[in-house]
Amino acid sequence: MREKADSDLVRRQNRLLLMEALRQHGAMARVEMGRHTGLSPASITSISSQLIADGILEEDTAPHVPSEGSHRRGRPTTQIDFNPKNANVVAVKVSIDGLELALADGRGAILARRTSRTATYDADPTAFGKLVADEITALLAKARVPARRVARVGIAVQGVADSQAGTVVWSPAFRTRNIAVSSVVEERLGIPCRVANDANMIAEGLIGSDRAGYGGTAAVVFMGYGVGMGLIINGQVYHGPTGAAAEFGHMNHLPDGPLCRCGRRGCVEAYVADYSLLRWASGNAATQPPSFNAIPEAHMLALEAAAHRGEAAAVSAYAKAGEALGFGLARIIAILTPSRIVLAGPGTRAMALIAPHLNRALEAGVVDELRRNVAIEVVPIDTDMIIKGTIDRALRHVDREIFAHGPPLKRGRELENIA
Amino acid sequence: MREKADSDLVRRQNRLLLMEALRQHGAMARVEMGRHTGLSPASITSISSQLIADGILEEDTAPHVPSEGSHRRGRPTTQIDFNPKNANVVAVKVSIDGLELALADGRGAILARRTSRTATYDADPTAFGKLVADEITALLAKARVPARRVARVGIAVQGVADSQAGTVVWSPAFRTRNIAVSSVVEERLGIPCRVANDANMIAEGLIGSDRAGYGGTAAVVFMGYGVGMGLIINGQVYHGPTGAAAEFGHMNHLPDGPLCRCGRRGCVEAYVADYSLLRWASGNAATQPPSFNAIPEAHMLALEAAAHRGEAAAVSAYAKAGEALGFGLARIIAILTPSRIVLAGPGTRAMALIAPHLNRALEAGVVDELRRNVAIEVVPIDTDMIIKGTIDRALRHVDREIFAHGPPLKRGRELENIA
DNA sequence: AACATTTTTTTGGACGCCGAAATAAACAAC
DNA sequence: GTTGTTTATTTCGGCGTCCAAAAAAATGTT
Repeated sequence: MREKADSDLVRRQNRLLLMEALRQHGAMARVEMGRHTGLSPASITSISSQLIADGILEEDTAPHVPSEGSHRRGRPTTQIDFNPKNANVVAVKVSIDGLELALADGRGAILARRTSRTATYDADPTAFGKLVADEITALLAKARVPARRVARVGIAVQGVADSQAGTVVWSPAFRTRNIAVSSVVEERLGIPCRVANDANMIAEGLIGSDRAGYGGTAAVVFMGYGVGMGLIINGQVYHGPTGAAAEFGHMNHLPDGPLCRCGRRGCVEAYVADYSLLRWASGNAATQPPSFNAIPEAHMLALEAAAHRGEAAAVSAYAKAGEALGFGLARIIAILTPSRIVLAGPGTRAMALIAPHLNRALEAGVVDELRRNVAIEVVPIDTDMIIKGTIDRALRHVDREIFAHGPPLKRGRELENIA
Repeated sequence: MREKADSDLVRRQNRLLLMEALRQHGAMARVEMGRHTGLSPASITSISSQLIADGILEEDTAPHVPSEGSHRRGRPTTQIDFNPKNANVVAVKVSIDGLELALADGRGAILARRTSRTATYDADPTAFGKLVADEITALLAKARVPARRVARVGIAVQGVADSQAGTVVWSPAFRTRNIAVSSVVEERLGIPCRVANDANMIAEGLIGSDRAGYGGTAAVVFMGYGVGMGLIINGQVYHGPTGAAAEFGHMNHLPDGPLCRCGRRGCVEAYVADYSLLRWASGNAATQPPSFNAIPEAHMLALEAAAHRGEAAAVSAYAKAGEALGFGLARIIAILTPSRIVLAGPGTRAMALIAPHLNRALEAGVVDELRRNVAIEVVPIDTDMIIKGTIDRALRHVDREIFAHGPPLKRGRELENIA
């Protein structure tokens, strides 16, 4: 209801619809496209042949493999999928102890990876953009893909990212604030680049893999070294005015609570993140500053074991985390009444220790009627979900841009004469 | 990107666009419609003449009034506006001490009003739907408008409304929970009926009157007898999966805080609402149950005066309210990063007393970077805003429904022969 | 080899929008 | 008053998109 509708909008919308179906369900025949999009077979033929002519899609040339239940009569289907060579994308995940990169083709298949260990926290912030650009260059060199074949770079980072400005506003991975990234990468490589919050990318990945399951309003909480949240509102990841939304980890739980890495006191993260759990267990959390170092998984496993053995300090750390998480979620529920809350990340390993306190806090924190309509569940998430989500989002962006300025483009007039 | 696009969608969307412009800016000439919608003059002529033929719009027949700056040459414009007789709507506002009703015509002009004083809190909840239906009947009788001319009833209520189910899930105006309303009204009057939260209706009204100002993401907080919030996300009032969203008043501030009317402890309302301020001032807030009675304005004025005189209990009540409000807003900012937060309602009279504590809490509660991007302002709001917003929303619903099932409808073929 | 079945393409038509030209309804100037 | 000038609105022809129906294609079945 925002935009004026004309034949151009119809064109764009239906093409996107078709490509969206393809992203969602993978290669499919024209008939299936019809089922997914509601378009008539005639239109599907017309649209798909145009997209194939544009090099965006391609027909599966593989000789029809008679799979399992293929005892069907009639003309066999021809599968159609994205042309993998049409557009590549690069995803970069920034963590406290290094960068993780992946190059994907137009279908989202990962072609090459690269990891670099660099302590980002104390490094020169002005050099960070250059570092990312150099790492991408190295990745592309390794995969023998020229930069001009890459349509987009997506960068996922913990903390507050301003995707409009292309900066990392604040992140526990850096001492400094407002670090420019997008502009540097764009200048050096000539590839459009986007910075986003890592938890949002997980949400993006979940939507990408199961649109029906995350169709309405849902919150995805990622617990681990930090606490992140991706918010799905009406089936779309909510990015807020500047792209810096859903900072659940830095939502206050208690005024004058323990110090958080963001510099405030009493944030949810200051109770629930790995470093916070260790800090509680070590005793003097109220005054002790937060740690900015990477925490080996072994430390967390040891803490969990201690809690399971019943050691008071460890047990109480998880109790505090459960309470903070519960009240935090209660507040989210009061405001947004999501129909689903998904807990994920390494922090959920200790769910058995956390759950009772979480539930008690939820009961105390929000009216029954609202609480009863939300399903809270723990979902095991592939560590790679951030990379996958970033790739997914980048590809969908590329899809959208194809038709962004799309005038009817009178290509292929000559072809009509052939017929 | 959800719906398949075809000529029918184009038709619907452009007609809605035109009607939306008309709702927004009032009567206007065809040229202006073109400017607002981006449609060509030719299309505007075609669309508007069809809507006029359908009785949805009408040309202003008034002889062109040469207003102030009308020293323009050229053919004068003909104003077009909604046909006021096309659809009437009824708005009902439920408060603790009675009902307020208004009947509006298709342009949103109020034709008749009615107020009824009934203590709803202890009344028979099963009779409430009937009461509303009877009051509407009386209102219509007074205005001599038959029920079949009313296209929709909107009911605004404090507390949690489930607009899907058409029930008042929980409201401080009632002792009982889950009171069916819509179904009763629909059965008795045969008019589609919708229950909604009152603060959401204020937000709806604000959007209706200034779409540009509330275009992005904003939160509207209504402070008074209770504390409500309307959330505007991407220019639209967020209603959540069931229509029960943005219960800011019942978002927890502090675990184990004072008792709230919702039965929990430590809700924002239990610090900020009128009854809470009085309770703090009276001393033993921690244990004292909340009051469910209507509070005369004089009481609040007296409390404000006491605080301005520097009486410790009163001053501290406003300090507590400011802190709760500040941390509450800080949490909202962390999650949604709205670009605008609007405070409204009688509670804002005491803003001078509240503001310092609110600001201190905001600073303590959320990272600077996020806080700096939000404008917090006090906006004086007409007491009638709830009624107006409810009317507005009802009319927009009606607008949308006109084209909901709209097949091309081949009306007026014969007219072509005349030309 | 003829028929059945399913997918895909072709063909002709409908609908909605647009640009350009025509028409309408004022005001302005002589 | 008559002739322009200006602005608003309508008319007309054309374009692009989709769709339904019919045709063609490609395979299985009898």
